[in-house]
Amino acid sequence: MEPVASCTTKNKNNNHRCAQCSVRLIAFCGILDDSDIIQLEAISKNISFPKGTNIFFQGDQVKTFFNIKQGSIKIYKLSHDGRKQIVGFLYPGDFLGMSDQEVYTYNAEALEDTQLCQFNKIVLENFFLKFPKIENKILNLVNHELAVAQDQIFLLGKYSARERLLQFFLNISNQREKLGWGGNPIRLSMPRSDIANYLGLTIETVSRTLADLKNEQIIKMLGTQDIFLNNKDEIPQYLS
Amino acid sequence: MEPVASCTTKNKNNNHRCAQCSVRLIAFCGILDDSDIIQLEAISKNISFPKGTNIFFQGDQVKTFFNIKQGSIKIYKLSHDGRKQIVGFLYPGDFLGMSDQEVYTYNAEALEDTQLCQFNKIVLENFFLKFPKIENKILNLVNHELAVAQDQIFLLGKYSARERLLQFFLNISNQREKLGWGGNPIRLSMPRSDIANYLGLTIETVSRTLADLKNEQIIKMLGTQDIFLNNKDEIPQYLS
DNA sequence: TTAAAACTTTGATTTAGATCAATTCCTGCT
DNA sequence: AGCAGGAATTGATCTAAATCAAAGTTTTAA
Repeated sequence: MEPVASCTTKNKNNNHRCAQCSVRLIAFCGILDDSDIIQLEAISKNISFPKGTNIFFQGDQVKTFFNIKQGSIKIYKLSHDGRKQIVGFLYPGDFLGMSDQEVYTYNAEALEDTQLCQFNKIVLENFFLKFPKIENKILNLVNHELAVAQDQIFLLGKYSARERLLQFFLNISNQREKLGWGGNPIRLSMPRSDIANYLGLTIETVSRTLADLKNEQIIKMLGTQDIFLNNKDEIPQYLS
Repeated sequence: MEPVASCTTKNKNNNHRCAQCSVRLIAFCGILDDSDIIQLEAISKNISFPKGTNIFFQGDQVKTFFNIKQGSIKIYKLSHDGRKQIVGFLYPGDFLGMSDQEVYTYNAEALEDTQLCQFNKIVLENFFLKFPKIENKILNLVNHELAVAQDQIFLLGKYSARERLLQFFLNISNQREKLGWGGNPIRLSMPRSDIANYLGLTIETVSRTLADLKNEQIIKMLGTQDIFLNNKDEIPQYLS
């Protein structure tokens, strides 16, 4: 197993950063106690991606895994003829970069200035042998991603435009609560075009449906990015 | 960890059945060598489900995991108002029953008479501690399921009815080849209503689109269940 | 500060696939 | 063999969302 120098570099300005990390409770590293996490820190590295930059591309060799510390990311697939489909949005605490192949099966791009914790694939896989709990925790996370993807299949197969948007808002709200942030209002960190693409709709339909939801007092918009759910508890009824 | 008697029962009529099992090469158990697989055999049990029977329900406590040995299964979710969405079809070698929660997040039903290999959840999880390679192999399988789900999201978000059907046929063909069976013709083990539901279409659209594909000589139908892909290599072009 | 570019909204029209409605075709069963 | 009853096909019509089109609005950067 070849060591990869750049990825075993410790960030000298932030000793014990893992112990105090804001996403530790929800990310895979949360399974390690304070004494063990120092060893994980030694094989991890901080890295930033400005808004709009690509973290990796579909087809690239998988050499690195990431934990999201701050910001948000879209992952999307391209077909041969250039059609694009966003298959997920990822948030702090999410694990990024695993694949069932030797190459990444989707593109990853920062939606806002984003901070990641980076691991060399081989080094982290060797670490699994020492701390099998980590691999088990990652299996949990991947099972969760699969459940989220299956929910999205339901949404695309059976929900109307209005239901898709409301479900999307609930998902973001719940995601925020999981991170210990307020679940209302929510901030849309992606443009309308990404929302439309993710939900299998067009920009125009998203815009019109938002206008309807505003008229019916189901949501309030604060600018174009922030949405207040007027009665979050009643939204599941609209999803019937 | 409570032992569950029924699931530690060895099938007396089939000693060394694991060593000779037809799906061993692709299922998670394939990671074990002949001497170790005997131990897995000791905690596994054969079980059959006739066509149309439920293997488990959404919301049931997860007590059992399964390997599919023979047959095929549909997994589907129900919304509160009774809408149904098939989120996947599973085939021999697939691992069934893992969840990110304490309960199953979908229903599983046999599409034809189906043979499964059953494991008690707790017993198998303890087995992981002894053979961490198994957990790693299952992580691979779950990552593959996730990749398949993301492909389905692309299909539902971007493909036309015709493209959905052609992609579906290619998927079945490739699945069959993976099992060492012929990739052409293929057999549709599910009714039109399940195909339509899975692809986010109606029965009528599936039927009409099949008629078009027949007229254009892209496929030939042998009865209602068997389909010959006239030129499998050229089908990816229709997916553009 | 202003102009350009990018993003968002709103309106008019079109359309792929859904829905409604008959047949027709299997397949198992007596 | 005949005959139910589900499964599949085919036809007519409708509709939710797409597409085409034109303003507004916000952001960026000079």
